[in-house]
Amino acid sequence: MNREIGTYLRERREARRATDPSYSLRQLAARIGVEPSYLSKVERGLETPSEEKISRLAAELDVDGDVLLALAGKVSSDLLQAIRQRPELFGQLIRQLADMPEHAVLRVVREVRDGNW
Amino acid sequence: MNREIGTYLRERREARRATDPSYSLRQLAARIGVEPSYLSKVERGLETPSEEKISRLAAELDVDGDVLLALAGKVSSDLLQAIRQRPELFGQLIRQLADMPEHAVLRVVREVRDGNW
DNA sequence: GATAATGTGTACCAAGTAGTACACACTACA
DNA sequence: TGTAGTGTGTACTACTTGGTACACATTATC
Repeated sequence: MNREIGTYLRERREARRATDPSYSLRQLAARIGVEPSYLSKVERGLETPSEEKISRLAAELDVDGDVLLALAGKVSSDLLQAIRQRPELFGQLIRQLADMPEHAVLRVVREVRDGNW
Repeated sequence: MNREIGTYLRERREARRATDPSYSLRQLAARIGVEPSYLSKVERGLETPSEEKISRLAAELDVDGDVLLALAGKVSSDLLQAIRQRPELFGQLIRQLADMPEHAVLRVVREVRDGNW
């Protein structure tokens, strides 16, 4: 399973490798703390790594952690914790925003960031 | 594990039972589709039910599904799916709101619900 | 042309999840 | 007083998750 994160990881790694030879599968595997054969399977979509390994991969490949987690079908545990703290509030909010167009969601994010709430 | 959802479920069930004898542990277990011994363990915090069983319990006991899931340390799978659709957007938004006071979050929820976004 | 480094195939595994199945003891009540 | 219903203890299990360990064949390097 998880074709998506696999091919994406491989692309990013190969891109890095073009300028930095330390981005071989084996060396990257060593840096994030897994066996080479395991990372190989991950890149071919045969395994899905844990949140911890995904975060390390994101840092190493310089991509957004939430995006990489999403490609693996997961959601960051700190987001989950935040939601569990106020279940009905976040439940409502997310369900409302889920059906809204991209620009609307973006606007909410900005208003919350900039505004004096 | 999961003391919280257990005692909460038992309280709700006993409350219902006061007026409706069909809310015995055994009969409720039968309605939601689990073995009585299993529901017994759930109510005593020795097991954590799946999302599906939790939803059925919520419907049967007339409580909010997201709240019950939160007590079990879980988050509804449709919320997860919505987040995975726009990982960085929802990531930002939730992390921002997580550190804000209750009334601020509530205001955002209302504005989104009522407003013309 | 040996040596090193690379990606992959196969086999295996420990812990966690979400339960079932059944016997047991207690209470209710007709 | 028997029988129906209630909650619980014990044992077991199939499936999933997140990997390790090691051998192997291929490619690059010196």
